Amino acid sequence: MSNILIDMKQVGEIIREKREEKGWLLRHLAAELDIDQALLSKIERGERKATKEQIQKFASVLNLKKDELMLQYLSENIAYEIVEEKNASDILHVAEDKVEYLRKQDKRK
Amino acid sequence: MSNILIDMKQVGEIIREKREEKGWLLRHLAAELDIDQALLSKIERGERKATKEQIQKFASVLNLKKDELMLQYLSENIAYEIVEEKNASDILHVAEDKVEYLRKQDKRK
DNA sequence: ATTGATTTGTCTATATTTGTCCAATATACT
DNA sequence: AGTATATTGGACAAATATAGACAAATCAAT
Repeated sequence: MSNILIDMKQVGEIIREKREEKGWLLRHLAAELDIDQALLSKIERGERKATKEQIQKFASVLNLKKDELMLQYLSENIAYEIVEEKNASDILHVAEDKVEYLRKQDKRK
Repeated sequence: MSNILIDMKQVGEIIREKREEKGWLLRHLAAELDIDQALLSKIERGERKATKEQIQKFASVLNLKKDELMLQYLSENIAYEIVEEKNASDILHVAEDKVEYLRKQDKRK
């Protein structure tokens, strides 16, 4: 089930919207995550990337679905990684085959 | 046009096969790339990742198609990045949408 | 057993990423 | 206008990840 509206939102925007919806200041959310508020500001504006662990915390503190936020996060990272490659979608399709293949191999061990 | 036979081969294997086909020793190919032969050995066995620049050199020194080798390299990297995620293929599909979206946005500027 | 090829393990250098601090700017209120 | 509060920008420091170098160990062939 894909959701184009959510999917095109960047992780930072999702976080900022949810934070503002709750009426929290940067420093409040930053304290919850135990990071500098300047860093949070940058994450929300997409100037810096969050870590995987931070994404988990964001989800639990902001009542966002962990899996959904992580999906956005990981796919966003990959998108930036290959957006400059002319054959980006080929790369992704081959990657998908490779994942499947790697998993089959893994099971054998 | 996908090629399941090639696609499931790891970059290291492709390189090793081509090197052996040419009858070159590790030290020969390593010298061409100006890297330690121990490092090349690791790359061929998949213990280490090559850099993007090295992939280009491999292609030109070994008469491999640059685009094709780079496709394998990049997709392999992505596959390893997410193979542990249960929803890997969702991630890749969303990433594909995001790439498209990012490109459209970029054009506007 | 010796030689040549490859692999393993470890250690260092370098690059990249992540985080903090503080100053600058923006926003809102009187 | 001035002041208080919130956010952002930029320089730096700390932490982590990656790449490379080297020596020693293993393997393969004769």
